[in-house]
Amino acid sequence: MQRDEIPPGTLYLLILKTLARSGEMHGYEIANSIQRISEDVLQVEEGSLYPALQRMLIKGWVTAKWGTTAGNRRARYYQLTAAGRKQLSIEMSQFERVIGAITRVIEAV
Amino acid sequence: MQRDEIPPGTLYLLILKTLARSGEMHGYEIANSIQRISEDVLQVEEGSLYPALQRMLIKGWVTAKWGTTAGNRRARYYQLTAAGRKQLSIEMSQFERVIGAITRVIEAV
DNA sequence: CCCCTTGCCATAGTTAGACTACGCAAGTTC
DNA sequence: GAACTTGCGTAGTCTAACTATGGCAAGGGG
Repeated sequence: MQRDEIPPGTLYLLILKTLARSGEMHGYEIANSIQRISEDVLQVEEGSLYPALQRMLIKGWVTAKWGTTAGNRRARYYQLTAAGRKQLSIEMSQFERVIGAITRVIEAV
Repeated sequence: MQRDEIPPGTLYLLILKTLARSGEMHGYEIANSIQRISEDVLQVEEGSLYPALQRMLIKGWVTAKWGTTAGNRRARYYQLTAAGRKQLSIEMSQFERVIGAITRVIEAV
C-alpha cells in the first residue's frame, strides 16, 4: 500500500556509490552502510538488495567473489568494475538533473 | 530498458504542486506546466498523466469537471481538494526526507 | 471542401524494480 | 539445544511509468 522510502531506480545509485567509497563489501555490509549513513531513513530490504546486486552483476557493473568475513562467515564480496564506475557517474548526473528539475517545480511560486 | 526521467511516485507530487500553484487546470495544461518549469527535463507522457489523474480522483485528492478551454476545446478541469492539499504537504516532507537521505549517502566521503 | 495539424482525453498491455514472506546455513550465547 | 545474529537467496505481488494506439473536435491551408 504505502510507497515507502527508496524510490525505484535509486537503489543502483546507492549501491554503486557505497562500493565506490568503500572498495570491497558484501551485501550485508552494503545495506548496513546505506542505512547508517542515511541515518536510518533508507532501509535496504534484503529482498531488494540481492536481486539488485544480481542485476548489477549481469549488467557488468560489479564483480563478485566468495570469501569469509571477520566474523568467520561466508559472504559474497562485490567490487565495482570500470563499467560500474562509469555508470555511477551517469546515475549521479542523472539524479542531480532530475532532482533539480523536480525541485524547480515544487518550489515554483 | 532505460529508466527515464520521472521517478515513480513523484508524479503525484508534481501534479499536486502544480494544481496548488495554479488553481484549476486541465491535464494538458498540467503536463505543459511541469515540462516548462522543469526546463524540459521532466516530460509527462499522456499515458502516465491521465492514469495518474484517475487514481488521484479515486483517492479524493482532486475533483474534476468538464469545461471549455480558451481555444474552444473541451477539457477536464482538475482542482485540489482539502485531502489533496494535505497529501501535498505529506509528499513534500517525504520527498525532502528521502532526497536528503540519498544525498547524504552519495555525498559521503 | 477536404486534409492536416494541434489540442485533449483515454485505455490496454508491457516492464522495471522494490516489496513481503519465506527458506537455508553457520556461528555465538546462554 | 534454543534463540539470536549474520549472511545469501528466491518466488510472488504490486505500483506506477511507459509505449502504442485510438478517438474526437477545432482551425488552417491547399
